[in-house]
Amino acid sequence: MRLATWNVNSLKARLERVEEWLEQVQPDVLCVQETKLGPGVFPSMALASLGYEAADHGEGRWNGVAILSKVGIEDVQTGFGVGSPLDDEARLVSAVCGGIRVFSAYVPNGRSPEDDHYRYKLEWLEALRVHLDRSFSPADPVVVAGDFNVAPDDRDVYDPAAFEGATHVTAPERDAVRALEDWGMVDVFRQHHEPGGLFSWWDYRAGSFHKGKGMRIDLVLATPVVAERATMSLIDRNARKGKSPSDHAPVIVDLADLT
DNA sequence: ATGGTCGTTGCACGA
Repeated sequence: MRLATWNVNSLKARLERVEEWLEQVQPDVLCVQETKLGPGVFPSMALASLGYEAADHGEGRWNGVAILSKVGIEDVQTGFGVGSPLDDEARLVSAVCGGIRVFSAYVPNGRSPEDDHYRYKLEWLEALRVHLDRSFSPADPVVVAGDFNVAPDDRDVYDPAAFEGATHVTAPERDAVRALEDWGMVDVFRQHHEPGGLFSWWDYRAGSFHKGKGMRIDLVLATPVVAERATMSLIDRNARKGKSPSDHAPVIVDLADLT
């Protein structure tokens, strides 16, 4: 089973690139973030013609998450599901795909450590941890994949000195991701690659991509029963090249079939 | 060279 996550920065603007990528890479499951699509405009038909069923949780101009699957998509759930104001924005959707509870997550950006949005980001990550803890055991097959807007390690940014005091690298943000790992989640990409120089996001500005100025902020977190099935993972930086790319590249994980 | 580019129910703001 091939599972991937990709912040597409508008599924409307990116549909052609996404279709082309799906045909080439053939993931069984794709977690999508920043669809930026409101209700009723999700390109279900176009994706169905490529063999994908979809779970769409969008709100309009901003945010929006989705899951595409060729291996079934059952028991779709949106948000934290407890009437929390943290569900006001469309940032979380999950479904059971091929026997795994798969979440597509778009963690708030945070903007800057002084901004209210930064507090919102930390609250959102804590709500995610609580939601996992209340809903699952670390022994269950669970994946949380998405744009975490956190670089877990200094070596996950091109120049730690350039990020002094900036969001995405502060201790509270990293602690919030580590709390998910302490609960039982494994950073699957990190299983296969030593830290350093491998990024999933590059600013559109200033030729950052060509200068290698990126960050690894898109993660596939999996419970051990899933993570131990992972045979390969990579960041498809080719998808960041060419005409009208997203500013994020997809992260791909291959899972061995259950025997 | 201290910015630079994208996206959007855009003409300002979020990333």
